[in-house]
Amino acid sequence: MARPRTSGSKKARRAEPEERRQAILEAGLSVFAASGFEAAKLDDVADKAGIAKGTIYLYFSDKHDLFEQIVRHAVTPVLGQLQNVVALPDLPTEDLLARIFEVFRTEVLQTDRKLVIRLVLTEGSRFPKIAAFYHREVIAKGLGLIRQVAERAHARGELASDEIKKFPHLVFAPLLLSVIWDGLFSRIEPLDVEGLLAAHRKVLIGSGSRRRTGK
Amino acid sequence: MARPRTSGSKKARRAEPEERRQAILEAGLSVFAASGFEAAKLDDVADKAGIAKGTIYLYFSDKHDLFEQIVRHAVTPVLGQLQNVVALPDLPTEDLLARIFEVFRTEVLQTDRKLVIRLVLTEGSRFPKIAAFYHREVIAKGLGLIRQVAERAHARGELASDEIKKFPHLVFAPLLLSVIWDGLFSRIEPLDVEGLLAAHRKVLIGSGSRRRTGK
Amino acid sequence: MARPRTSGSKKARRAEPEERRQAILEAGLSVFAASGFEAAKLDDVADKAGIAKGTIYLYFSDKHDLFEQIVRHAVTPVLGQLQNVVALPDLPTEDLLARIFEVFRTEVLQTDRKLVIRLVLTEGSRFPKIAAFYHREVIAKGLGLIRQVAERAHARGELASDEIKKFPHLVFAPLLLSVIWDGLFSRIEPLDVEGLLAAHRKVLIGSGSRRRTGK
Amino acid sequence: MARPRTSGSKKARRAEPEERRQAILEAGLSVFAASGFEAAKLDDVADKAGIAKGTIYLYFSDKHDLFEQIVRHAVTPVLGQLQNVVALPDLPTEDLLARIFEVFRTEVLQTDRKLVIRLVLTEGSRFPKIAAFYHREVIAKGLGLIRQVAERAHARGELASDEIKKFPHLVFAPLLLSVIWDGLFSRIEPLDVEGLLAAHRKVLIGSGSRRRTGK
DNA sequence: GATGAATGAGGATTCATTCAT
DNA sequence: AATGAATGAATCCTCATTCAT
Repeated sequence: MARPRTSGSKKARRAEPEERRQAILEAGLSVFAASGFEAAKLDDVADKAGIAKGTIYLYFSDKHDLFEQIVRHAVTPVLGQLQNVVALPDLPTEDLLARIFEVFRTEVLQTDRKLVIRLVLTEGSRFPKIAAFYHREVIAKGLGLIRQVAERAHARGELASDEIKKFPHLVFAPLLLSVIWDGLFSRIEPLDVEGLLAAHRKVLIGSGSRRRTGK
Repeated sequence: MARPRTSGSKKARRAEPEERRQAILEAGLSVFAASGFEAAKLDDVADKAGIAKGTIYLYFSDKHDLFEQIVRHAVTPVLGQLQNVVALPDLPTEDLLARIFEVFRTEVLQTDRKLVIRLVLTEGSRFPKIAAFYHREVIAKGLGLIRQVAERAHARGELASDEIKKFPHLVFAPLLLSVIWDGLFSRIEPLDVEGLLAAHRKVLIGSGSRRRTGK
Repeated sequence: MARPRTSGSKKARRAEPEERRQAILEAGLSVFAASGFEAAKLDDVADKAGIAKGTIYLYFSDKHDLFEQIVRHAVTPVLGQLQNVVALPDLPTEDLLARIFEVFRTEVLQTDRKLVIRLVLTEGSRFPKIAAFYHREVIAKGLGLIRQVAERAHARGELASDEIKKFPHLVFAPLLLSVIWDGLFSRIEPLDVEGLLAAHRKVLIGSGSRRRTGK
Repeated sequence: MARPRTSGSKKARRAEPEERRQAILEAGLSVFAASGFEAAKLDDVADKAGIAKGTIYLYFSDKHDLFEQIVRHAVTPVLGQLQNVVALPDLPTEDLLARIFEVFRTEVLQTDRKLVIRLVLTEGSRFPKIAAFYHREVIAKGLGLIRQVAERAHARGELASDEIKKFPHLVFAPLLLSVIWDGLFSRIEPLDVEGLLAAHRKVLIGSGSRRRTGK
């Protein structure tokens, strides 16, 4: 995605302000995700970002603000990608789902973005603004995307049930479970996410896909 | 009264130790769930339990211990119920799932037990012992239960896919989503959990249950 | 031991709450007076009061509150004394003034009460509530008292000018100056307060007391 | 232009160093007076002076130094004026006092100079050097001036009491009170300073000036 | 056993001061 | 010289934990 570069570049001796902001956001994400909002220490954020404590306050008004910015910052890109995948016209639903799940797996589960989801899950109820923002920008859009897919799939007879149009959540639920499992139980009992999502696809497609996949 | 054990003198004015323990655990659950572990104040727990702050330390060694006991305390009962449901031999899978989901909806989602799940989700990663305990006592058992159901169902041809035997998580995922949605987004966009779970059942059953597609 | 319950009048091991409050107020007065509100450290207050930092917050909600209570605490007693002096019926005005000034000198200037006045002078403009309180409880009453004296004195022809009835401030001004001088310049050039006040009396009485003639 | 001194090149766009110094001193006076030394922020001083924060340190070594310079800067002029007034040989004392008080009222009370007095009052005890400076440059000279007046007046029989020669403070006290009242209580109960000073004059003159007691 | 006053370690935030540009 | 971003020491306040009663 292209963003217009501001500031007449040249060689920047001092870190560009925007770089610093990014560094703080990233450091903050990892610290908040590791400790939760309350237990997170801004000292640790500063250390991790390689700056002094006070510097954080040049970029964010306080701990709350930093938290909100972190969530807002890490949100949009993925949905754009998915939008592109969904826009592919003639992909069979099974393949489409495969691509979507794969994007999720590689672009979310295997990156720091899963930390943002986890942060929203764990802290969202105490940050109504963040919950609302996340619902509006991610959840609603994501479910809309799935609904789109479901409608097209159903029209073609490629889905097990038209219920999914009404409850796209069902498509998303195992993805959510993956994120959570990853954070809580993967060390105790690793989860084969690829397998899980493949199985999920099969269930969703069910007999909708013409071929029978008997075993 | 169950135990005329300790303070048998005069009126049973002083609470039995076990009652106090319970009171603290319940108060703790609601306070921890509302604020998260770090932000929860033992002062509030004490107030809510109707005791003095110091008293907590007569029953629990510290805040961590209280948290762990809270989770341990609120765990077993439901699984027993489900075990009973599953043990019913001749129930069609669709009905069985309906019963299971219903138990979850009424006994978990509509009670404080959902708070425990949320607590494990939000704090579990910082309490490995709790995560392990919960995995062992709830997750593993629950998934085992579902796997049982799936195996039986598949043997009878009542399930869309035998993948579910390998990934019983798929059955559980929407339940998890319900709990999370309830905590984060229900005020923004309420979720029709009954509808969701009904749809989920349909998807799971798929074309598997030919005998009963009437319903 | 340990049977004498809840603070009878017996021997209290632990300091009575009210004693503690007093100790904090006194410590606070000296620290605030020495450093000013902003520069005063609650650590120092705690040290001086012989308690832990946190204890202050059991008695006062925050630094502001402590400051306000300090001023409120040290206010009323003296005015009562002056009221009594003024109530003496037949004292010649000159003697009455002498007694008033003497009370001020010994009960204010030579005690910590002068610190309160100084505190109000130095911080009052940033604490409108305190300024209003002090004006209402001390200034207004004090000026009222002086006006009383002036009216009686004038009726008897014992005052230089009836202007003092309109501006009792004139009687008070040198007292204020004494307090300020004491704080700022006494080490550089000590002020003979007794002499000053004696001279002040003479000026106020002027020829009024000699001739005893109405104008 | 008065001084084509330093940066004579191009347009006089860049402020003369001395102008900057003045600007900082003035800004500092208003900020220090409004907040007190401790609470005053150099950020605010810089903003108000229209310069960058770091620039302050090119002119002053630190916050203390700035404070001292502020007081030193705003001191001398008025006394010169008063000196001139007092030097008028044949003015009756009452008129002389009227002139003096009037200068004080218009040149101090109605200007920022009253801020300096207030600053010395409120912060002086923590800045012994400033207190000493102010005593030497203002107080001592001012009292000396008054003593001069008093001596002359007494020689002419124009004063109520010769005590004033020994305690010229008595003449000054109501002026001090005016400054303080203005800062603390004027919003609660305005003070008629002109009236006060007129009354003060009458008291001071007392029966001394028989010639002019026409009421 | 209970109590709740007292403790003091810990962390968010501010702001005088520095220094690279 | 001037700037203002960066620094980090300093301080208020909170709250888990202790302990005298």
